Amino acid sequence: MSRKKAKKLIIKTKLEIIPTTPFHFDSTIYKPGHFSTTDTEWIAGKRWQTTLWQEETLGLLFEDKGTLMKPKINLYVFSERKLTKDFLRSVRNEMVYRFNLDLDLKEFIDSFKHDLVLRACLKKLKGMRPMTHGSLYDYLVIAIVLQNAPVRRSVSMMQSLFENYGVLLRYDRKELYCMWKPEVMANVPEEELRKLKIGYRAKSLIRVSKPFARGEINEMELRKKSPEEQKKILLGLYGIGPQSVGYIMGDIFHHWDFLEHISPWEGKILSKIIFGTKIDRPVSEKKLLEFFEKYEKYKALAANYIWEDIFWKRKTQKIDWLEKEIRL
DNA sequence: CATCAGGGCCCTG
DNA sequence: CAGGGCCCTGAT
Repeated sequence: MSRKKAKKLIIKTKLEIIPTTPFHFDSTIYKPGHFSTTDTEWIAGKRWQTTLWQEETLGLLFEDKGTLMKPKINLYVFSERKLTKDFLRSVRNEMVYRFNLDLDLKEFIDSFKHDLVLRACLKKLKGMRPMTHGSLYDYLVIAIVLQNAPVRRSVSMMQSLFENYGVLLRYDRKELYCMWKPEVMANVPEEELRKLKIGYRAKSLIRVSKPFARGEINEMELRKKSPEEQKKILLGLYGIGPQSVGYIMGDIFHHWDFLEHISPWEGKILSKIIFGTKIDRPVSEKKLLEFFEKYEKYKALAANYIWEDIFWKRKTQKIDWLEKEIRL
């Protein structure tokens, strides 16, 4: 696949964000458990991330300029043309939402800082927020390429989708792909996608893109609806089932208590960490869900802290049993 | 070489 | 509500 010519984003604007405290920059801004894609790059203290926001292809750079208790982020917005104040404000607000920079963690931390399981996680990751860098549509695309595939294959599917339908951006001496507009994907013939080795997911990708292309799903409106309504609408999308919805309810809609389902591969890992079971002898899903009951309205947030903790650990030390489970 | 499961979901009976 | 089939890939 030949590389596209990159679109240059020559206008650079600096915005400032003061997150709520405590704020842990790196564990919020970067998730080692997520598979890596070419729309983003991370080094300690910095994350580059492209985004399609209100039809505008943007390059973002988040820079850590603060501390745990005195946090500050410089958010640089790179664009092709000059942006209005209102537009920039909307970008800022959206990033505060997506990265949960206004989340109040105090109650959660106070309630569980002595919890046997969470104690260690909080010690290291206190101030971390769950985060998803992109829109609901971005997330649905990722959810679809994840399905029934080893991580490695998901990565290559995502890459060929970017190469064929994404927009290559050049900013801050980086070249990164940006998400395509839903209307692009909505009109791709299924055969064309299948040639990219997307497999049967091609149908889901196209069908999920259509209501977004037609403006029938408005993410901002959806955020205001009840969890029940959100769930119903998501499950109505072809190719989106309970597992994907479980992720979306937390990551996109910020329901920290939504934990209805733990998939087998996740169950194996959590069971080992929480109950010390052998990796191939996990406790039942039911027992895991019962365990998380004690975290009440923070069930999903607690699971997220445990999850991120193990993947951060994996970055610095080798965890043999985990390597086998992830199967890169 | 064949077989199989993998970070699910849809459809059928 | 259980179970087969689905694209493709790399592991066995």
